[in-house]
Amino acid sequence: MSDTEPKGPTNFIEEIIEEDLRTGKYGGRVHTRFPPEPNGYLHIGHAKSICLNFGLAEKYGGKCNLRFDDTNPTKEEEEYVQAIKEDVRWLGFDWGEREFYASDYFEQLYEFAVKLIKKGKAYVDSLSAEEIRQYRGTLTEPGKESPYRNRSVEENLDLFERMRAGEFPDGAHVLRAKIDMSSGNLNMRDPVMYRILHATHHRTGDKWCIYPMYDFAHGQCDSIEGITHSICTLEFEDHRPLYDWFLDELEIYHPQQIEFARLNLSYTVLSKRKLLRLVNEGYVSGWDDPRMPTLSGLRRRGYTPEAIRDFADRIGVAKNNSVVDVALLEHCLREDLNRRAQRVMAVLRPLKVVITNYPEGQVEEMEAVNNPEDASMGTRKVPFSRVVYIERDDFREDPPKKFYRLAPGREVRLMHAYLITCTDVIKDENGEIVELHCTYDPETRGGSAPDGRKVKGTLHWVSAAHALDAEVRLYDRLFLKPDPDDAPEGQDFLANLNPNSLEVLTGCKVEPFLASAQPGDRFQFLRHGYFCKDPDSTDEMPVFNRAVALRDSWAKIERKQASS
RNA sequence: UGGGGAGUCGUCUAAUGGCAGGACAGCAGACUCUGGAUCUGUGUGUCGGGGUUCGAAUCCCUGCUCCCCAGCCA
Repeated sequence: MSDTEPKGPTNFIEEIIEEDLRTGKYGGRVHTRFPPEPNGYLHIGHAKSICLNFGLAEKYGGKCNLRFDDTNPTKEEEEYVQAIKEDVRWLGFDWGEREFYASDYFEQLYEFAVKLIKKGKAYVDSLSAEEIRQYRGTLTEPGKESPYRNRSVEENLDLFERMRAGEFPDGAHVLRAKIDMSSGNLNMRDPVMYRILHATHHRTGDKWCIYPMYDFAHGQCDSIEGITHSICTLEFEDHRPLYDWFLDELEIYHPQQIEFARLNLSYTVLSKRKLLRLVNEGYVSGWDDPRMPTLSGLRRRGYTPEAIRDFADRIGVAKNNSVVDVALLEHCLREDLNRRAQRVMAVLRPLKVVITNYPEGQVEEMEAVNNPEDASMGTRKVPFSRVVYIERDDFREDPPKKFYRLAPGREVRLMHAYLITCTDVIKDENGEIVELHCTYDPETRGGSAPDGRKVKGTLHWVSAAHALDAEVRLYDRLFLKPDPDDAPEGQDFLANLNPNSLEVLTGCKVEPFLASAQPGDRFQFLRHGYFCKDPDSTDEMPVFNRAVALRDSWAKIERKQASS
């Protein structure tokens, strides 16, 4: 990292902030906020927003609040609040004492509403929901004014007070801003500010039976908290005139709303509605299914917060609608774990190998490096004996071109151990290969030959007598198409689910080192990929999730050979 | 003639009137006790058409395409 390079703005939001800093618009302050609604779990798209908001505060020496946008008691739950806090913390961000809730400000918001009523800028409407919709007009035709629009200030005050007091059933009245029913911007056609909801709120209980709408809450919350830059996604661009209108009419501190493009990821769905369907309809095991793009899913899969933050940095921030290739996310994880993950040998589809000239009963402790990228991680001992398991894929009776691995009569290296040569192939009555006989060269201990001869192939292995059994879960993309919504006429994204997104392997053989692994620990299984120990593990049966596979150039060659 | 926003390699993103650059993906090669990692090489990309200018991705005009908005959701 070079300190001599001037940092400078890296996206349009930083440009705005630096301009504001130059002109002293907010007295040199930068104060952002991350405002989730506690009605679902956070996903990788939220991570982009979290990294942006907290990252900006960090970069400019400001603050970032965590604020729960809890203005709809019918959808929000405490469970989500806890999960969201855990996820933000896990990502590596700290909101200090600044944990706020829109519901903290309900009283203040009520006073703001009263102020607008007194100014003649808000009124109680008694039209039904259906009537309000009709009066709103359409995208191309102006709306018309409600017959209740010109109620007196006194009547509005009285009605609004009685709404709060609980005198009316849900839907009987709403409080609306008096703006312009003919505006081209539908949000300005007398938007609803308050609705009656006789529902128990997860924090305020039954204290309130009227709740503010998002538009009447968000900007005022920003104002109360002294937010300088209120960053949200593109679909709120149309709301900005309303955001500004409320603040101006209320004559209170006025933050600025800035919109950026939300994250879209190939082969992935990120809408709460769709994620909820995947969970509720059982296509995945839960919000934290390792195939889910939720932060809890990614965490269980084996993703690191560092990889996700690096990803957020790399995708940038702009106003273009875009779809980021999920391969970039995978790349970020590989890059992080390559640097940090403990290497270990694991045989996923075992094939027994008897080394016929190795002394029966002998065990040697072979020294293996823990991470060739980081010598400080040291070495470990791996037991070697007469019977070992290798990967079934690492042997071919009739090897194709460019196959460097084991075949009859061929010599390969067992990593960190010996060079072995295949002498016999043992089959069962069905012709199925059940066992290989090999000989080893005692002169090659550690894996290199004193005569300098080279072998093309290096295999991982596990000593049969010392192996631990394990279950391994191989995950693949949840959807078959880059755009899961690209479904045949009359079908939806579920039509594009990948039927092979999870493959469960049992009877896997892993090296004894893994006995001490804890759920959440991540490893590189040599030549396979990065794996994370799953909380489903028991003492008898550890379970490992594949977070991401290693790049596999043999698979690529094989595919090419198959297609030509 | 409803309103708002956006168009740069396959994908994402830089450039702020002065050499269109980076990352991912792909392809080719080198190296390797992980067919990993690493390294090297590799690009017919500025939505179209006009204009201003010595010079335009950038400024002007014009056309086209895409996205968002009609919850008492956020």
